[in-house]
Amino acid sequence: MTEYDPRKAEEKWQRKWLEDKVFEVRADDSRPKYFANTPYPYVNGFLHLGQAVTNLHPEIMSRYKRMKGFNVLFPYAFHCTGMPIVAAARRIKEGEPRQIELMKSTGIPEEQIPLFADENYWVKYFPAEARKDITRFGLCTDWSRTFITTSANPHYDKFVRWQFTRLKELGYVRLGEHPVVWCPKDQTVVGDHDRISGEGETPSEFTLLKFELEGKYLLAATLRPETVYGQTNLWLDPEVEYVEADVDGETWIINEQCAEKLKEQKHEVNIIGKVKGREMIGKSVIAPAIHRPIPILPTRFIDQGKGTGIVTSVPSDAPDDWVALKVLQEDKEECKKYGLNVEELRAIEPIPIIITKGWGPLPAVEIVDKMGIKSLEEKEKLLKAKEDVYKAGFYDGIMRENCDEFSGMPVIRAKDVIKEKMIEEGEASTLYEPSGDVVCRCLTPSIVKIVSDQWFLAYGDDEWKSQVHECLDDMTLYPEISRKQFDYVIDWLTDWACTHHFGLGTRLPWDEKWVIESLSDSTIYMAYYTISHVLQQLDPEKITDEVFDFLFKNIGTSSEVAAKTGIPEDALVEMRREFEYWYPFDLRHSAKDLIQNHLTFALFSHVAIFDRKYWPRGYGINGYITVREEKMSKSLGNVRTLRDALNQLGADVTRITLAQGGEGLDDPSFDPGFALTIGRKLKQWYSFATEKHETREEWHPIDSWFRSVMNKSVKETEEAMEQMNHRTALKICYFDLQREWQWYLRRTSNTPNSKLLEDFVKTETKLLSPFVPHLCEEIWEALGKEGYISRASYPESKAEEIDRVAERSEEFLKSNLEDIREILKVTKIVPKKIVLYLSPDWKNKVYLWAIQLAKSQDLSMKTIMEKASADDELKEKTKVISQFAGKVVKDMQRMSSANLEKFGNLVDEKGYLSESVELLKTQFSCDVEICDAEDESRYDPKSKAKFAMPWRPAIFVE
RNA sequence: GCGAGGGUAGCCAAGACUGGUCAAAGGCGACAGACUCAAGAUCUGUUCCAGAAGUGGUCCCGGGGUUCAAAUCCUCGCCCUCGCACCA
Repeated sequence: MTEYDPRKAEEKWQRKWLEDKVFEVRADDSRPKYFANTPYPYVNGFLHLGQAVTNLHPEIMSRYKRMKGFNVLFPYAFHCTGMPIVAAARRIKEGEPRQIELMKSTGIPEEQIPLFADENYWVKYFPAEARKDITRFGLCTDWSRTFITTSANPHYDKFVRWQFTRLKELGYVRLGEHPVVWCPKDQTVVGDHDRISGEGETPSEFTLLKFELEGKYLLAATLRPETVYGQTNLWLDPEVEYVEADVDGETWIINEQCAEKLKEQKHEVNIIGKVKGREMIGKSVIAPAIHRPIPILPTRFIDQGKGTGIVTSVPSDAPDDWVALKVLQEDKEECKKYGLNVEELRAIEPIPIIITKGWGPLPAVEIVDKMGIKSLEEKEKLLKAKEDVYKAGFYDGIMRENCDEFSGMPVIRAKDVIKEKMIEEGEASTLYEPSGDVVCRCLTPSIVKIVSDQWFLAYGDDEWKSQVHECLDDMTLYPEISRKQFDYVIDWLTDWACTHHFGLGTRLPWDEKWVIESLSDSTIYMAYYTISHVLQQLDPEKITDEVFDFLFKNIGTSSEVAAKTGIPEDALVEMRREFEYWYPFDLRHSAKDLIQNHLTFALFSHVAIFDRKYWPRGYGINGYITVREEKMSKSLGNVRTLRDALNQLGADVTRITLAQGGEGLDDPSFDPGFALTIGRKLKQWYSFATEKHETREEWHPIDSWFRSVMNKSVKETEEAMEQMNHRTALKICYFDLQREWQWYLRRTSNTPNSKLLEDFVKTETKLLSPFVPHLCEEIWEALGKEGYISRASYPESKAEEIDRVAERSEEFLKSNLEDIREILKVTKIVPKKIVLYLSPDWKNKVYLWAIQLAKSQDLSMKTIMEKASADDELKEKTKVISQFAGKVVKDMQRMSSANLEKFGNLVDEKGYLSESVELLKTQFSCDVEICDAEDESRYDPKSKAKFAMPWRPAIFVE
């Protein structure tokens, strides 16, 4: 017996596939094509299991389709565009310990780490490493078409430039304004990867309220403009020196930081003076919207880093304001210090403005009481209180009768309308702040800048959207259930900022100071795969827009373009042929996080640039991988690389473990325990498939049964494969079919029919080969088969070999076994003798009548007894018949039509059981007798025989 | 809050669209038996409760409903996951 060595076999077949160019494919009009692909990975590290599982599904599909006779293209490339690599390289250069530690932990030798200070090194290193891993994973990749992105690949660079030029001509690339998180010191955008803290924070919009004071305005920032109707006072920090600034022609009083921010947000700002907070305490200002005078009161709890340093006070709905007010009202000394009139101050009461289900008129007062908050020092409690009140008020609240024309309006709507109105009337403005504190790598707190010459892809364009919907409507989605999500995203998308100042990538053709952003340069590159093997060999200088116009839009002729560009005409013809043959792609498969950006962006670009016949045909989606029930993520520190898995388990085991981890949108789980078991089972399959077995030539009824089961299995596997339900497919073609085979072996006393054995080994190996191709190639070779199993034809289910009678008969036998076992278990009898009494003919007759009647919905005691008394043979026994019929009628009434069909076809119970009596004897190690229930000579000491009925012989055990 | 997907036995997970052989597939784990000097592997069986006869009881997040019949359909509620973007 030869032991299967996965390591050796996997290397061997990967080498042979490469040498024989098994997966290197070219256009071939004599064969139907299938083009599958998967988003190229971003190469700032080694591939992890999440990417592996995402790549594996289209890989399995590709192998399956190849066996179904398709010419299959499954290419692979690498994404280098964007900021993370640049940022990481910079960190290495600066010797940042965290980054260096990260590199070490992924397995980069320490002495090599300095090389990564150069961003170009990443772009060389990781694609090469990823390619090794992908090859070792056994993917059927056509490497002749691989490439990297960015200007480091001048050919691809030309392609992206063409794409953007065309999009701009179509009017889909537009100039606009856009708020970004910005470092005032570095004067740059602060991307997530450039932050010390504040990852994920984005610009959010505050309303700036104007409070008039002697012809000048004090400005207060708020996120809840709708609460202006509840304003009772204004808060100032007496110790802070505010500035007077000329802003767009008005005089504003704000803090200095705010003045700086406003300068970046399209305001004309000139500081003209300073004013101490203390000087303004006690004065009255006219509040916006309500146009009432309210007093300026002191507090020390204003975060000067946010907003203007001045805060409006709404004690009814803002817990902070209520607590601050209460504290001040009770602090006589503080009042004295600022010369405040205590009586007037104490007269200030919160004003109810929002009606919220489940809350009283003053939610802030209510929650502060409930939580027992006494001071502004209790920051955590206040935060929670604020959150609760805000959530309830914002989503469920309705504006009270004292809110002008907004009375009765839901808060969720009123917020925007009130804001708009105040801005319109010159009572308010806007200010952007990061949604949370963001600190740039240079340690400067970030602000928000409004960039005004930002380029956008106009994904908000309604006409464009409707075309994308049309495209989606014609696509196949795996699983179909993801369609709603796509439709939602298409509608929800707005214009996308598609250029950046920094990062790797392609420069915007008409404005070279911009680099095309990384999600925007990767929307139609699947078309690039069709031509890259030829294009990448050309002189990039010669690749002009006309070339792509010709290849993808069929503009001009090959000779014209050749003459104009100096590119050999046959290369152009070849590329055009490849594109026409392969495009559109049939399947693009990705994890679900790309639904709301990349996958949908790709649809937009396709409908804009390509003719309808080249629009995408199919998308596949999978969930996020979990390892031991934990979501795999950097923050959990449980990221497993593909390389580790391959080293530990080998390719086939990694593949099958991932494939059976889950399907559809569910998060697949990587189960190391399963990996261990399946590894042994696969070796066993190799041994079984390649060893000699004792067989026989003659054909037995049980052979028909297994052949039938196998055919059904092939059919069902195929159905699951077509739906990309790989887990289901594996269950059917491997776990279930193997179990059936075990049963078959028992039924044949380990002597299978030789032809059937051969057929089973061949079929099972083929069915498994998309999942574990190396093992299957090795078996294929050991069996002496020609060529590669990767190119062999998929098994076909033969309708004429499906034998329902054989299957029903075997089921009948199995149910007898189960019944006997059950009896033995309950009675704890160790059997010496088992007797099976078969249903008499008259019961069969009545049973079948009942089924007929049930099918025609006409079954009742009455109808069935009428039939019995009309029957010559049965009319004598109406008494026993009525007893039996009572039970039958009850059973049948709750039978599904499928079961009526199934049980309506009786099998030859006696014949089948008699043939199988040896099995029963060995199974229970005792004597087994089969007789007719009404045979006079039967052995029936406990009078069990009378319980016999069709499908359920009576059983006696002693 | 909005959008999407979910909640099934010790765990993972089918079933739900199309109600009925559904006490509910399969995998993992656990237990028992066979094989073995032994362990492992493998094979066989058991794995909601009760049971000396193939049965009965309870059951699919919780409440209510429709139906001869509900894990499945309707309704109300609770809970979980993901997304809500300017970027990989």
